Amino acid sequence: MPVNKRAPRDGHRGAAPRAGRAATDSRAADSGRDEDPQAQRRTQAERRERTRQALLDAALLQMEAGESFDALSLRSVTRAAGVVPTAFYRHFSSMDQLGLALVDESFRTLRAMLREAREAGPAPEHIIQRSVEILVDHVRAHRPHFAFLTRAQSTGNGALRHAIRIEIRLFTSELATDLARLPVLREWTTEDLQMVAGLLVNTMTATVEAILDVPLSAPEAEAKISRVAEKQLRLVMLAVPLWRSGD
Amino acid sequence: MPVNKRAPRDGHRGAAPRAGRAATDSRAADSGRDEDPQAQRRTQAERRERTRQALLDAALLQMEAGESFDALSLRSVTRAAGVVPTAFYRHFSSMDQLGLALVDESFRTLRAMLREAREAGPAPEHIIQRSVEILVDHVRAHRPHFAFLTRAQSTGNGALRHAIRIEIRLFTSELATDLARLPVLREWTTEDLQMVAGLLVNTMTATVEAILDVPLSAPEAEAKISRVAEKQLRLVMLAVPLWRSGD
DNA sequence: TGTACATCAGTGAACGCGCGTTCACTGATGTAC
DNA sequence: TGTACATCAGTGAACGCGCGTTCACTGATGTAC
Repeated sequence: MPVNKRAPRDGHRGAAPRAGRAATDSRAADSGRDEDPQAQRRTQAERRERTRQALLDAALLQMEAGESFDALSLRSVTRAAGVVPTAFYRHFSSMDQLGLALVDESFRTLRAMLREAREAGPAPEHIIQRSVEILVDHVRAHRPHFAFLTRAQSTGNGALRHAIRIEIRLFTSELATDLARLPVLREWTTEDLQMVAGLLVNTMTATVEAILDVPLSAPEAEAKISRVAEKQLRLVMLAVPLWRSGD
Repeated sequence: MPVNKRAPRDGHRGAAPRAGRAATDSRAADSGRDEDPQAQRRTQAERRERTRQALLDAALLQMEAGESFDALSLRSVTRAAGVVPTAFYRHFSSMDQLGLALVDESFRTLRAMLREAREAGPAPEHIIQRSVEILVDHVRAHRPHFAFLTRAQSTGNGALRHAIRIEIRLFTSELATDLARLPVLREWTTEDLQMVAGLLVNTMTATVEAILDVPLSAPEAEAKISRVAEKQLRLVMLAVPLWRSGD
């Protein structure tokens, strides 16, 4: 059932997956059944975008299954995306470029999460509990993106690794800036703010990895991880008023 | 200059690296020059062990250079070890088995470090500073082992990943047990002890990764990482007396 | 609306290459007498 | 100490396979008139 609705030239291979099909099951927005008139006519640009997304999704899916990024092959990705190997080059000049596109996409997910966390804002009593909840919900909802980021961070291509480290450092700095607004932290040095932000980010990173490690159907294990993460964050924040910054 | 002192059968290829040579430069104990009578006659078992070690070292070297474990090929490892591909099977049945051997070897290094840290023991004022110092020294001295562990932890083969996670969890539990002996922590629940131990281990893990990320010749960057790590650990320990465990 | 041409996403054959693994082998070391 | 045989670490040729990349192509969609 090809995504592109033009008649297949080679009817005898109808069973083969086609572009955008194999890897897009999770994109539920694509509820277009065959009778959907929208689906009957796609612009060229739309079909192009679908194939591109199918390639990205295929790569994500394979990494979620445990492969490391630089063990992915162009051919296996195109195969899973339902497209011939050479079609890959219409979208990316190499697997490395696809990797960078995945970094973009994944961090877009992450930033959406941070926005939500910031807006959830001003209930200082439950801010830690709420933040962990948001984190865990997002990991569950965007498992492939988080799996990709944690895998690619220590895997393969230096440029990929570097791009991810940069983004995480940026994120840490943003958190430090947010923290600087709290009354208790107003007098702290920049280094100490970064230090606390780093500690919090490390804790969240470790929590994400722990959740990804747990089989999908183990809610009680996941709950325990959340509880521990909350305690760790609370413990850190407990120390903050006692810290004499600048010594 | 073959490690095995029997005359090379094929003199015209004398420039090719031989078993145990290419990757053993760091094993300085091998100061045996050609005139060393010890070197002239090795038992078969000794030569076997040398080749095995050359294979392990070649794999470590390639991972330190940035490759992820499951991007290593049997052929590239044997090539770097100065041995023909088929010789590999005299030592390991597959690259996965070699990976598990590297986990063993690397954790032996790590446990040696822990022993040292424990014995450095009873200066409670400077215990954090001393622990970070020991950690950083060991990472510097055994960079390939630490690089392997951090890489392999999120890369490739599920069995490898699992073996490393298990060892780290074990290490965390041991630390929790140590902590339970401290007067302030005597009343804490097991979960809370694990929680604090996890926080400390996360911090040390992140510190190791940060140091591995820094180019080898950047002592001031390394010093900063140490300083931040110390502060993070002190901050955590500062909170401990305030925590009401068991609620 | 209809026609003629341009664009371009995807095709499929072909290539050379490095891979893991098999196999029969060699020859130095080890051991039994 | 000397000889005959066994062991076994390492060799080298060969295999089939999946890989990335090239190339000329096809045919539906887009556009200019």
